[in-house]
Amino acid sequence: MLKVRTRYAPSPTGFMHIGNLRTALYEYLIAKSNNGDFILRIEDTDRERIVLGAVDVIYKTLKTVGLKYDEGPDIGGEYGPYVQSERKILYNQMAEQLVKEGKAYYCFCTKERLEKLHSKKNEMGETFGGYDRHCRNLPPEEVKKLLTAKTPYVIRQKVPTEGFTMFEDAVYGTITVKNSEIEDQILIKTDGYPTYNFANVVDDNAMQITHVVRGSEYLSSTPKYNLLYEAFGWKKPTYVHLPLIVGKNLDGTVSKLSKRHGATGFEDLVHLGYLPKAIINYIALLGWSPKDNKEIFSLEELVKAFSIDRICKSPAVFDYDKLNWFNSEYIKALPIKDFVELAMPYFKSVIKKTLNWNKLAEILQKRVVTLNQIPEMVAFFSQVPDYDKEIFINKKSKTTLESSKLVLDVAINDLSKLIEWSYNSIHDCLISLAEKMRFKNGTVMWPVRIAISGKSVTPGGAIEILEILGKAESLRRIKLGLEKLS
RNA sequence: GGCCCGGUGGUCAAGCGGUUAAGACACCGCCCUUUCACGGCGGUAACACGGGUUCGAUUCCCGUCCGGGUCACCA
Repeated sequence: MLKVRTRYAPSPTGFMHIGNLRTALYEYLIAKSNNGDFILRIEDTDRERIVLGAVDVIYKTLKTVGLKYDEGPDIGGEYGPYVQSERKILYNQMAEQLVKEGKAYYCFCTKERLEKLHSKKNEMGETFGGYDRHCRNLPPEEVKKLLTAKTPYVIRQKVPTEGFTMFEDAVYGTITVKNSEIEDQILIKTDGYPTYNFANVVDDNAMQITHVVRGSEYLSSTPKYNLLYEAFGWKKPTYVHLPLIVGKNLDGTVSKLSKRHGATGFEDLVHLGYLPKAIINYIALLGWSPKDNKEIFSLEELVKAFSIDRICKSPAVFDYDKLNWFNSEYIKALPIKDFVELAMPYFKSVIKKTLNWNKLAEILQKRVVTLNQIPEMVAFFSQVPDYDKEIFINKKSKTTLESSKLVLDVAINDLSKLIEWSYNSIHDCLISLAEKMRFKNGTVMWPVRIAISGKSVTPGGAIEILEILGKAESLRRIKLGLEKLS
């Protein structure tokens, strides 16, 4: 059997979009679950849209998510070069071959003429039928003349005007399109570069790609590809079209995920505090589901579980709630050492002094959803925020302004007598304080926590915060709280 | 508008002729608890509609409606 080979073929025109990443992921999974090869190819045939540094973003992203490719521009391989601009001659040769065989032709139509063609059709209320094939049957002498006069031209494929083209998609099944719907597509542009469609087919064939995996937005243009394979007499690949990832618009409708929907670039999500592994896990499940109900998957586990036949057809809405859940699960599963390392920059952005970072991380880890919410959660360790004394009142803990005042007063006294400042000693001190005053624990803990944090919601309870804050600072803050109540 | 594809709770989704129509996220409630959270338990909520086929349709076929994609010298 033929070795499975898939390719991720992005164009370096910007940042790594989450939809593209998902395509890359599935390509990787299809290859690896079949012991195949995963190839990276850069499609830079649109010279005007190239963005500097975009290729590095691609390398970097694939690396951080662990999609290791077997062949690619930076690591080479048997089928190189892996950058299309470096294969320019090949496309021209192939196109010329088609011209010689009478399957393609030179077209000298100007852009102006084509534009006029479009607008004219629209005015007449007709459906857009594409290029009118004006140059398809130019007399050979005419072509020669125009060529020697260096008239700019493109090369177009002669597409049959009758009949139909059908193909089998591994996800969507049999798809049939009338050839009359397909225009004579451009193979080589005026600047000598190939169009995406053409370069794609030539390279997929040359690189022996067995599975062409891409978003379902290409579904309707796939017949064009097949016409090319047929013109060359090449073996067609297996097509695997993926359901689109869509986003909710403000008006409630959905459309292809894009910048309109907020952060949808991989980098954006990382900046927002999402873990790459969580992102990968989440998007793996957007359009595919395992046989069992498992949800948490490492990349290795995905490779084991993945199969093309469980890819679904309907588009999936990108849901931050679910991503949040995955992210918090991944954060909780992190070894504390790793979490401290990840959280440190966020700690330091708001806390200038040194604290017991490990202890802080411990109480934080369970409740952080995205890393970028850490600063706001821990800022009070640096400085007590302005707070309203009303938050000392809590029904469930049975606290009032009066009880709080009482408790803080005694707490300062008892706590200041502590010689050892540890979780246990603080715990025992406050619990016995509650017993002594005949209060329930919450009635004591609540006001203490408010005084030392200035917040009604904090990571960790009173004891944990006291311990991290240290004795001196804790007492200072409780005194401040007491003043507020007096 | 033409063509292509899709349509199970708010979201991701299982299901592939007979099920009390899974599970997860979100939401709500209860419990635990020194707060929020975590954890545990429970709950609300879905087969777009109309025709067939069939003893029986969420599952198969057709139509309608709705949604999306695509119609470039962009990929």
